[in-house]
Amino acid sequence: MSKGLPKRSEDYSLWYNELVKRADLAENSAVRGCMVIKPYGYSIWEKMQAQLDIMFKETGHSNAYFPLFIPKSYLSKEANHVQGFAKECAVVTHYRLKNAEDGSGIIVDPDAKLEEELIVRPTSETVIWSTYKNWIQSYRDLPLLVNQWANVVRWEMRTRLFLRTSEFLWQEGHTAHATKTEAIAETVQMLNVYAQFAEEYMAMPVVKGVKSENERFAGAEDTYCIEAMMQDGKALQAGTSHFLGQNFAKAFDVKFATKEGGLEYVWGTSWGVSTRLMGALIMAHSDDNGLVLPPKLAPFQVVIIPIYRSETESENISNKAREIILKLKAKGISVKYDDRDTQKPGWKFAEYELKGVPIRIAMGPRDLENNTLEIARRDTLTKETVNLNKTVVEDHISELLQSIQDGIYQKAFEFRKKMTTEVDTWEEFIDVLETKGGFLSAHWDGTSETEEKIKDKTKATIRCIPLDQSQDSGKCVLTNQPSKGRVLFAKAY
RNA sequence: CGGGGUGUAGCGUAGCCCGGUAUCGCGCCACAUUUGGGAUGUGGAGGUCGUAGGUUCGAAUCCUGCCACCCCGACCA
Repeated sequence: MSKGLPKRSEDYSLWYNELVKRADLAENSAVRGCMVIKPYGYSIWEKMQAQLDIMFKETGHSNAYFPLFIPKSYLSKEANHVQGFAKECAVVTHYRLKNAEDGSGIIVDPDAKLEEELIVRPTSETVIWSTYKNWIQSYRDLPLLVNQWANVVRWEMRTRLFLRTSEFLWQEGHTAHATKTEAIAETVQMLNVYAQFAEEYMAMPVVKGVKSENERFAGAEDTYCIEAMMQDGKALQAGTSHFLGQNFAKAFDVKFATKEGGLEYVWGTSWGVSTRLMGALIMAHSDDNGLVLPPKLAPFQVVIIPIYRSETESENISNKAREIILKLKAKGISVKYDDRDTQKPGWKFAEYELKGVPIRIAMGPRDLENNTLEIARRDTLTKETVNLNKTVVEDHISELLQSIQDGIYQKAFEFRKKMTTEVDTWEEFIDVLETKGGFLSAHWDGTSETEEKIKDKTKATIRCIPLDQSQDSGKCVLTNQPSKGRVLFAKAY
């Protein structure tokens, strides 16, 4: 087995899968379609969670927790909703096992059949709205702004680490409002929170937009989304925010007494991001040497690797390293000091590159002698020797981290720009899609039929109608019918 | 669920056509020399050959059933 990673340009899928495994992020579980998130990968997810949670609280939301199981009758109350999820539900039908009479092992006890089956939640709108019915009576109870961190199950046919697994971790916000305007404002606000998180923390540029009817969430009036561009030219839906209208309020009979003494259905939203963001993070920045993490989400931002021959040398370097670690920590920089003598320096260099640690500091006898450090940055793979007599190390590292955060965003931004093409004819559409990929900005006549035809012919779908869509009129790229503006097409994950 | 493929050590594999108790690499363990970009040498441990049955003196190899996984479709955050 070769030590290097497969080349990204040769086999993108293989590269991705190997990277996820080798960087200790996750692996396929023996359980069908499910994923084991390993400690290092999970610590990145925890960083994401922590930051998102702060942003949710800042926008007035509180966390709560609702049941894993949904009675079948709940799920079927909103017609579109059940239709959208029916084909991918795990269902609990029994509540007991017993020993087989022929001694062949444990079997499901046929006498323990549930009267009403329970669905393992594919999303929680239905359980939550059935609860909201009891929580909301008056306009004084509104708005209700709740988020839940949970796992959900969608029985997908084909799975892919982080991007599509049968079970995944996510957060789902579910809010209820007195007016349509307020609910739409909430939907847009949370879309902006997601976009800000993606760009500022994940260093991943996203397009904010609205889904076409075909791609809309089952049960929503409107689905807003953020779409990101991966390094193979495919699009990834990174987060969604839904304006639910009064659909769930009507399905679950959630009404409130207005100030004026009337009785009205409440307006709802729901919004979510999942461990899929991990996949996005990996695919947005990584290279042939492994993961590249934005400093703001790296489990540790700096790793220090001592290089020594003797015990004495090791001690001297450790002493010096401790000073530097204290200085860095005082600046709020997270550091790992790896003085394991079970692995050699070269091995560690490669290992931390694979794991995407933004900055590596090497300290050896030579550095001790000259009062220097070797500092390597992961994103550019460049090394420099800094003299501690001339440089304030904590300031330097701090600036470097910011520069890495900005640098990888900029790189991803340039890439997306390069991979976004305006096309005006069907020939161009096909050609660009086949040879280049990426986002195709094209006119569309606004009908589901046309979108469906394009999907059948090319596998490309409308990723979104950008919020900043220019209102220039034109002709649909397929049908030549009039169009109100360009939308983004792409092949998607 | 349709079409194709694969199951051999922790991982990746050779052997199968043509039957004789399993090959190589990585990893693991021990010792020595090494340590500024995934060290080298020597020795060592590790196997119900997916599973059940059949053919045979003898099966990883031939035959049959079953199971699992992967790839391509349909489905999808």
